[in-house]
Amino acid sequence: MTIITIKKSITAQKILDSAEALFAESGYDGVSLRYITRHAGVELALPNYYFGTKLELFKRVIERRSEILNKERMGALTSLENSASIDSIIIAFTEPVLKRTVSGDIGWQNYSRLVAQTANSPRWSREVMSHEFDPVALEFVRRTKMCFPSAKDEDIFWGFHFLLGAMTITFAQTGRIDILSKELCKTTDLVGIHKRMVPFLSAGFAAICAS
Amino acid sequence: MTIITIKKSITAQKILDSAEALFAESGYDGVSLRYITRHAGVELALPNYYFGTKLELFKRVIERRSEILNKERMGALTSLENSASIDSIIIAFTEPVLKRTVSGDIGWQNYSRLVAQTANSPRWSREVMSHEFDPVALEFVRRTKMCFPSAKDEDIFWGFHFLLGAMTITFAQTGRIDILSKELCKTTDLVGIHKRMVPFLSAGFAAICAS
DNA sequence: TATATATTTGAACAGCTGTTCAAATATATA
DNA sequence: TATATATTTGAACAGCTGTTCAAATATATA
Repeated sequence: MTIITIKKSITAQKILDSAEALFAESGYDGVSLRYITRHAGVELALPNYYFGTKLELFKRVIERRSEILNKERMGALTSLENSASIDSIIIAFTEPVLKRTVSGDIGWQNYSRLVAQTANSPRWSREVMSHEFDPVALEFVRRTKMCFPSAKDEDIFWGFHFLLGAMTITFAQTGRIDILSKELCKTTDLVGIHKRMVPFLSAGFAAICAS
Repeated sequence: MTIITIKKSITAQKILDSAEALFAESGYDGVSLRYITRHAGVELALPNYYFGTKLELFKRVIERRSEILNKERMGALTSLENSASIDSIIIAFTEPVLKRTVSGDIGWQNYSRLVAQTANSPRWSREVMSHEFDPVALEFVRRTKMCFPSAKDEDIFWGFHFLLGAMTITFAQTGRIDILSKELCKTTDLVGIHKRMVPFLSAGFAAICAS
């Protein structure tokens, strides 16, 4: 059993897909391995065979797509010109996850919802989220600094924090804003959101970072 | 057993306090009634006696402080002048929870962390959060509309959505930004955050709502 | 085709889960 | 002080939890 075998195993993928969907719906503790394996149509012992413990399965679910996301984000950020605007930096950071969530791919939609929940949980945010997403976050901060040379580092970090909050609640897709706005706004209208999110956040950054 | 008795019962309060702290740490499914009652120093059967099921206990935990919060927020919003600035509207909405979380009251801190997690969970956000917090949210939207008379309703609702995201991640107090910024920013420095959050969000609203 | 390796199966484990209930005790009322 | 009501206790329930393992089966290699 090598890593390559695991990556290619159909059984392992079925387990990851089911775990992703069910964790997104009910959280880590809200789903049992029996539920996941029944949903995937495989035997109870197989998650242990491929991934070890339930915790290791959870981490692998997060990892699987964060690898793809991080590569693309990092590529987009580093290929920006030195004079890149804050708008284009924000887009480089948000576009990779947006376009996948909006594409209708149910796997990516589940993943976005899962990450959104995980980000605000004290149990996971530092151990799992920091570990997976901080390197690319630091590149975002570095680029933003070039945009606002006179800004204090703290201001940029807090700006990133607010950006992360707006992104997180958006990709959580809870449907709360749909109810609040009497269906005027749709959680699933991610393109319409993006059109407003970028100017909103750009203006926010400018307000606290411009001298 | 009347409602007044429940409200005054020391046992009931001990159960609510322990449930609040433990739910905030590990979520609804991550905590058992045995854990809660052991933490509170009471018998296992007592949550059922005072609150019914575990789910009803959870809802009561959320309710207990949202009643206080909503009254104060609603008061602050309705007592604003008609010409109130977006800054003062945002402050009216965020101040009541900020000042309590920052005061060092561990109960309010736990509550903030719990609400932050709950807001991004598909299981709770509509049933619990909408029910508790939407009336005051609509008052916020109404006031903001007066501030930007030419703005479209959608723009204001989305602005509120981004504001909610920034607030939520802030009150979650996960400590992730502390690590990212190498302790330059502190999750617990809520006053410093507020100083940046209000201008950030005000500028964001202006960007998408001003004609 | 014979042998080695990878995968799947089905059952078992010890311990934890929310909920219920009759009996015991404490408190309020007459 | 006697009676009614509120609260607490301790045990039991049926079912679910993650993890493990030997045996059975499928697949790759020589």
